[in-house]
This record gives sequence, C-alpha cells and structure tokens, in this order.
Amino acid sequence: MSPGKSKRQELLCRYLEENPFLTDNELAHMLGVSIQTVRLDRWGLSIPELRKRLREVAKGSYGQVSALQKEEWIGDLVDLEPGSQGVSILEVSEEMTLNSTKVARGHYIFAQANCLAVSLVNTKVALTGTAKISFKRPVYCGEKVIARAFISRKKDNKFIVRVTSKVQDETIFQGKFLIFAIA
Amino acid sequence: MSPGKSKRQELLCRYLEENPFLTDNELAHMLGVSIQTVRLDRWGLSIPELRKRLREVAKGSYGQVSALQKEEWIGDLVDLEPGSQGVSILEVSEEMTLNSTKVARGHYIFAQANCLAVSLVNTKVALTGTAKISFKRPVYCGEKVIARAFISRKKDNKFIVRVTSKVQDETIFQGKFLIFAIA
DNA sequence: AAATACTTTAATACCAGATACTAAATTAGA
DNA sequence: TCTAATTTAGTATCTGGTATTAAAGTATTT
Repeated sequence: MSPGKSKRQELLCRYLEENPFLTDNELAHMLGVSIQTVRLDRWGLSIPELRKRLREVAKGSYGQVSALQKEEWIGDLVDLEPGSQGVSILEVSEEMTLNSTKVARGHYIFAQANCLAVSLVNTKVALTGTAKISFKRPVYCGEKVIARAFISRKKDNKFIVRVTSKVQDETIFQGKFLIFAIA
Repeated sequence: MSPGKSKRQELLCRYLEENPFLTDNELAHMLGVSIQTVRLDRWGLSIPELRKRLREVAKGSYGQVSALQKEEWIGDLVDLEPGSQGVSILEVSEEMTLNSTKVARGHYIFAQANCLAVSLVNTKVALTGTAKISFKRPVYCGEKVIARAFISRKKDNKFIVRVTSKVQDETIFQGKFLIFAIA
C-alpha cells in the first residue's frame, strides 16, 4: 500500500467524520483524485454510500437514545470461555470522551470491564455485588482498550472476577468484581 | 375533492409520521393506489421525497448530537455545590436493564455515581483514579435512583468522594472514589 | 343522456448517487 | 527494465425519485 493511499484514506475518514453528508464527487474534489478512487477507498474501508449513511444517522437519531444507552454491551467480545476467561476490545470514540481533553470517561472503561466480568459467569442472570477498581492512567480517544478477565475464585453462587484492561501492553485499568449468579 | 382522496391523504400523513422512511412504492401498496397517486398526494401535501426526508432528519439530529455530547451525563444533576456535595437522579429506563430480568446493569449505577463524583471536583478536568464500590441490591426498571455525594477528604489535587445511591430511602449502591484534579 | 370537471393511472424522459464490472493508463517497487 | 500495485476511465444497471403529457375512470351538473 502506497503512503499516498493510506494517507488519503485517513483524510477521507476524517472528512466523513466531520461531515458524513459528503458525496463521492465532493470527496473526489476535496482529495484531488478521481471519483473511482474515492469509491475504491470507501470500499476498502467498508464505508457505505451517502444514502446508507444518511439512513443510519436518521434512523439512529429516530430512536433518540444516548450512546451508553443504545449499546447493549460496552466493548466487543473477541474471546469468551464462559466460566473461565474472556477478552473484550473497546475502541474509545469521541462520544466517550470529555470535551476539553480527549480523555475517556471512567465509567466507559468500567462498563467494558463490568460487561465482560458479568458475561464470564455462565448463568442466565449475573449481578455485580462489589468491586474494587483502579484507573492507572487516562485513556485517550482512538485508543483500543483490551480487557482480559478471568474467574479467580468461585464459591456457591459467588464469583470473583479479575479484569485487567490494557492499551498496547500498558495497563490502564484493574478491577476485582464480586459477582452473584442468580438461577 | 372526493372523500376517498382526503381520507387517503390523512392516512398517508399518519403512515409517514409513524415511519418517515417509507418509499412511494411502499406507500402505494399500503394505500392500495398507484404510485402516481401517492406522488400526487405528496405533492398536494407538500411532503418531500424520501431522500429529502432522510436528509432533514439526519441533519436535524446531527446538530443535536454534538449538543448531547456536551452534557452526556448519566443522571440529572438536581443539586450541586462544587467542592462540597451534590445530588443526582437517574430514572432506570428499559435500555439500561438486562433483557430477561428488569434489573439495571451495574455500570449505569456506577456511571451516575462517577459522573456526580467527578462533577463535585471543581476543576476543568477531573479523572477517577481508584474506586471501591458496592451494589447493595438490584435496581429495577422504572425505579428512581437518587445519588448523594460529598467530598470526604482532600489533599493537594486528590479528592476522596463518597457516593450513596438510594431508591426510596433504601441504599442500593455505595462507593468511594479517589479523584484527581488536573489543572 | 351528454357534457364537463375532477381523480386516478399510465407512460416516458430525465436526474443523482450510487453499484458492479471490465479495461486501460499510470506509478512504484524489485 | 519488468512487474505489480494503484489509479482512472467507461459502461451497464439500480433506486427512488421529478417533470410532463396523455389517457382512462368517475362524479356532477346541466
């Protein structure tokens, strides 16, 4: 991949993030390339056409739910062995950060860990009882948080789950969750 | 104007109010008339085409999105004395609960407390360092959670904030947050 | 019943903003 | 220099329309 291509694709993303209502034609002019190249780039980045983007924005806003509200889970489960361990990835988006800085709100990091911890417990319903958590350093917009969790102890319907969240091998969060399984 | 026409136009409006993402074709089938009649009706009612409707909804919401981002707090601040204490109310909605039961996800309760704790610290940026939290009992859909927070200790740029969340005088959550103020 | 007006349907040409595909031209890397 | 990646071009096709003209169908009135 040429440097021009990846740089252009980055730009394209930035333009569309700023203004998702741009046509391929407008993008082509802005980037100084042909419309075919723009389409090829969009395809490579799996960005849908303008009309679908409009549909998404429109439909998304039609439900009118806030970011944390509409997400069932915070983070994407990439590996899960119920009853043992699991891994979840969360890419920190603009909505999760404070305005002035680009630092993620603590409760998103917590939410990711909590979701993962709860999903480890292999029952219909699991509830967090207590938790001791620690944010090691701020996480910035765009960073990928990888949370790893494992069940460290189990007694009756009580589970102790330890979660460590990292950004590129640097621990940014640690938590110990006591979780109750409910039958 | 025949009664059939005005009745149909009323129906058309109702359908579009319910779901503005309907094509003329779909409307024609729903109303049992030809597509031309639908277009004529839309013209008479000066209802724009689907794509323009989408654009409007999308653009209209796009301004609001950034406005919502600014004050994306979990919970409503009802009382706040920065540097001392504050109260926040959160009504648990369907989106915050698990599907099977009607129990609120722990991280919403945490998020409310965390937001409140951070807002108590009267600086531009405040970050949660560590927290020790405890969920006393599940919270159900529709319940109003009242979180009260106060700064229990302060040293340099470190604040210890204690939060107690209640549902009708019953404590459902307690937390101790160590928060860093950043200049 | 016939003439007139209103309503509905049909048909055609055209547009924006795309997809899907083929192919040629350009550029960069070995 | 030759090859492979990248970019551009061109064409056919799609959706969901607009705009226009024309032809039916249905009342309404005279």
